[in-house]
Amino acid sequence: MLTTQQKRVLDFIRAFIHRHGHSPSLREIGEGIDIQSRGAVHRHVQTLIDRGVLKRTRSGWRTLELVKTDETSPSLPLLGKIAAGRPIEAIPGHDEINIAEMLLGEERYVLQIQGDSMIEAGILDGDLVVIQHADTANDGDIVVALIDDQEATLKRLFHLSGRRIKLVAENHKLSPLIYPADRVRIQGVLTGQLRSYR
Amino acid sequence: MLTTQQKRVLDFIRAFIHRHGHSPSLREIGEGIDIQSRGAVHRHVQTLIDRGVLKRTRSGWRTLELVKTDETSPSLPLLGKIAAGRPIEAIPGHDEINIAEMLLGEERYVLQIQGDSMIEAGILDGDLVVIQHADTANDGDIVVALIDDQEATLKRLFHLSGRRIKLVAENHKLSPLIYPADRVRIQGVLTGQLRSYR
DNA sequence: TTGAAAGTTCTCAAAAAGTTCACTATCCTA
DNA sequence: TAGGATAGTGAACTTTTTGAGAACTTTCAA
Repeated sequence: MLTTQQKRVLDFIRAFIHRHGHSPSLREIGEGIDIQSRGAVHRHVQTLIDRGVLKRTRSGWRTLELVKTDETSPSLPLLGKIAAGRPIEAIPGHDEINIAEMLLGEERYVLQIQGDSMIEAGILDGDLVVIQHADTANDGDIVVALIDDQEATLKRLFHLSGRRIKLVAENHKLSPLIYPADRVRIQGVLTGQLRSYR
Repeated sequence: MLTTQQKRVLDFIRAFIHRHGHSPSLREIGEGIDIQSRGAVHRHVQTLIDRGVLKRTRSGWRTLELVKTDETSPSLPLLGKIAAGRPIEAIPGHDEINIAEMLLGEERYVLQIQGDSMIEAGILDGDLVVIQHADTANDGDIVVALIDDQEATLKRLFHLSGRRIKLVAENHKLSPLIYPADRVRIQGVLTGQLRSYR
């Protein structure tokens, strides 16, 4: 486990390599994280090498390399945006995306989608959705709703006047359902969705 | 079994490591759960180490590590399937889903989608897609293709006779594109997709 | 071959973190 | 109601980490 400074050094090196394609000099690291002494920087780098996070491929200048991180850190490089007919643009500021952080949280769970009722919201048959447990939700949220304590369903929620609730499927073939509020219990709110191809 | 305070300490440490990538100092733990005395925090931490929930990899600063438990791995409970008009059915055999395992892998990266060209495949503007680096792909795969070494685009791929390649957008407003094979270079294959609502 | 740039090694002092301890308070149970 | 388990405070102490700066060696390219 790294100390704060060690981590700063590592983060700087990672970002530098990503931007410049080669590793920084000790002086550049020092300037980047505000340390005057090359000796101090060197000590940090050496520690990182000892810890196995960095390595020097050969002796020489700018020969630092990141050691491939193990799978315990659930993140992937975020390269940029892609669109039809355009080159990939880098996203400034982000270079790593932590998948766990995006989707995990207290009181969340996963459901697998069956059927096409939310297809126009980009949620397909077989997709997994992450639900945050909740009793209430805002208009427009997609929720897991329990009707008459019997049928659970994933729908977009709207409150109507007269204590009624409208549940809308995202599929133009299905009509919205309207219930008195006391027949509908909200179980959770959609917070994420994922799909695996293969 | 842990006491209330011990659990608070453990939860704090877990959250801290998750956010910062390294363990907190005793002072930071104290600030986090509102204990002034470093000594008291130390006693809690020591107890947790004795219980085997935490360990110190070596002597030094910020060297706390969570001992691997079920809670350490980035997973969520998989409750079951949900459909319009049906109760949630439990999925037999699965009770945990490991998000990291589903999406991570060697030579993968993430792109953010811009535009609606894949909307009918359930890939919306702003979604993140996980791409597996690859030079080749099968018919029907969704790929990142580079056309004339200039334009990167996400499309469904088909090989045609006469060394031609058809790239199909999943949007009926856009027509398929057909290129000679030597103008198209495949950079990767779509292996996952995720979206975060909030 | 030479000199600038980069990396290495060292010592010193200070700051930050971890450890131990005595004292006290609160709650629960026998 | 006594005693134990759990807690918090604050002080003193030890250990680890840190940055500065200087002197040294190595690398690289003109």
